[in-house]
Amino acid sequence: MATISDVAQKADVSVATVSRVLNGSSRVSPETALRVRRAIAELDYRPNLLGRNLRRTKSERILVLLPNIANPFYAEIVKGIEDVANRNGYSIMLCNTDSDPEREKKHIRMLKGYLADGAILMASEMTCEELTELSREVPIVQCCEYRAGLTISHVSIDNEMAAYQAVNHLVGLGHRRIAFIGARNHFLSSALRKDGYIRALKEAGIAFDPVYCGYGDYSYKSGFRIMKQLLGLNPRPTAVFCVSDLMAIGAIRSAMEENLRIPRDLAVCGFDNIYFSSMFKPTLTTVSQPMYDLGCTAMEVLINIIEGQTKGAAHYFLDHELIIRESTAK
Amino acid sequence: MATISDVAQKADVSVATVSRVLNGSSRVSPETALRVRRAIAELDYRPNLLGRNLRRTKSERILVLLPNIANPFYAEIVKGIEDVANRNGYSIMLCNTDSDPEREKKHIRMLKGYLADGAILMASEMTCEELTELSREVPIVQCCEYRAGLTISHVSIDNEMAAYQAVNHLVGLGHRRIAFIGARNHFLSSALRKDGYIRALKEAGIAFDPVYCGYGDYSYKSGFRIMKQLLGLNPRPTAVFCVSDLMAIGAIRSAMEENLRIPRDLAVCGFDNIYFSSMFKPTLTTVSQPMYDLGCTAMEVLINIIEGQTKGAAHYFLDHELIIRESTAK
DNA sequence: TTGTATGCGTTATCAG
DNA sequence: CTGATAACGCATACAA
Repeated sequence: MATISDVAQKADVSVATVSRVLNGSSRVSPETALRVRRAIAELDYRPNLLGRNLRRTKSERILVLLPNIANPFYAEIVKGIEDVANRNGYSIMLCNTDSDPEREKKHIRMLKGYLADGAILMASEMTCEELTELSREVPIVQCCEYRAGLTISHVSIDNEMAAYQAVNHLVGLGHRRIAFIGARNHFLSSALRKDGYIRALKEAGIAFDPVYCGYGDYSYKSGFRIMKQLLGLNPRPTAVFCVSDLMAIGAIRSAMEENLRIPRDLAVCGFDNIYFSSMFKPTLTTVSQPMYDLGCTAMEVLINIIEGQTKGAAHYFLDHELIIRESTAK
Repeated sequence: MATISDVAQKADVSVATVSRVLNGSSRVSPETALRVRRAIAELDYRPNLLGRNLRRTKSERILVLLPNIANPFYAEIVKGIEDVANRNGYSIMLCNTDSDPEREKKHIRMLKGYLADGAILMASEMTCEELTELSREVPIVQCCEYRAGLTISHVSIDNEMAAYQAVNHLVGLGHRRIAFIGARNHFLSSALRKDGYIRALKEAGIAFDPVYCGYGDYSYKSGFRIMKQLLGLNPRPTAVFCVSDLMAIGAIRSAMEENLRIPRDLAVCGFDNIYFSSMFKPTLTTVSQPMYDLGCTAMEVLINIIEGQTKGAAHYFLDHELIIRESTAK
């Protein structure tokens, strides 16, 4: 492939001049510029980004790490990230970790290897120490999922409050035996959502009963399986709050298989408001996360860090909204 | 950040020696190797990939271009690509084009700029000329969607046959007024699936009627909207074949809104077999694409091209399967 | 086994 | 306005 010196030779100028017309860094006479441009076109020359980035120590690329590309929740966030990135001259590289620490490390190596100027982490498997260390080497922002107490910027909703409101809604419908399907992981959001669940129960004078709690992995299957177990209890719950829409949909299908009617026999509330949740029948009551805005904000924060506007960590909490649909209708 | 010469200095060796222990390219005495490794650890040195890749003219990275990260169909393919890539020492960078030619071009620039060794294209917006030219500069493979007649390798199912079988299944259930919801785009698969639809009708002695055909963009919304129109026809269709599961689900919801029962009043068949199609009620009859295998095969083919095993284009057709579920039950 | 020196393709500094 | 040249960080051919 053609290099900058091929172009220089063909246009009968120095490589410096070619570089100048390429980057518009300083004035070049119109005639030489034209000659250079013509040579570029003829040779179909494209600058080698490895050379350029090496020299500039800047890639104008952002790494976005997400745990599961199959979860539509992340897709919407990514759109926000991309839009802001593109507006600011950055490209984004999506990397799927599959929640596998090894895969994540491999991608982090790209980041440390200067292939990207910074990263947005959706749900990292790294330890707090690893995260802290990484943040000292390279700009990072946590999006949605985050560790508390770290000096690393993050963007999320108020998970405790969101869960509290969702469960409160169920309480308001008259439910007393409200089950909880959470997530078996180390993420803060999981703990916070459970906290919100417990607080709503407590305020309503309902005793928290761990028997009514199950823990999955956000997937449809886990929601299905856990609901089956919860429905085996006596007395069985009359409502369930799930920390993901996919688990909520699994719970609904599980209950349907037992010939329960939704919401009459079981009220179901999800979390996220993925677009499937309004396609599904019955449509799903859920906590809507502002996914697109979460992505936009995370990217804006990251750009500020990269471009040195920000020092120290900033924490952003965006507004959520409880969307009431058929699965908890009166 | 520490560079290779920092390490060399600290370990009291030359950069060449550091490079050697890094890459195991030739023998280094155990004692010096130890010293070097210790220095690397102490400095937390990570090789700069820009420098390395520039020197090696090899990135061990693959670009994967997909039109829409929100479509779960692609998620499964990506998993196949990733698994094979990882097994062979490659990382993958996912880039979302949003079916926007400009965004796609931007990502292609990374490819041409030596940031990746090759690419898998899921549904490119490039012209045949652009594709052909690109394929001369850099290894690429088309996955699922492809252009015919190009000397560019591709992996897909037999779309015409798959559609034929799906429509044949509807014919076998006694349907005569079978609608078609296709895609309004320039993709070959769209044309082929329509061809299969027409062939099945023809063999059954049913006249093809363009009035029974609508064209969307694979999305739930477009399926919903088009089905509404088709149901306004008199006589209305008794079955519909959709070229994506999301459109099929949209069609079902549309019919439900008109108080039609599925499959009694309207039989619905989708395409792809995304995991959501079995969660939805009624469960969806659909053409299952071997998504994971499509991804694996595409990546294997690409590696062969990159590593020079293959010359010329190869075309792979993987097996599909018609999955019969509730939406077309007797 | 190890070190020296060169070049990968680019940008930026400094002269002219 | 333009050119020569020194880096950027690394890997490798060649010497020692």
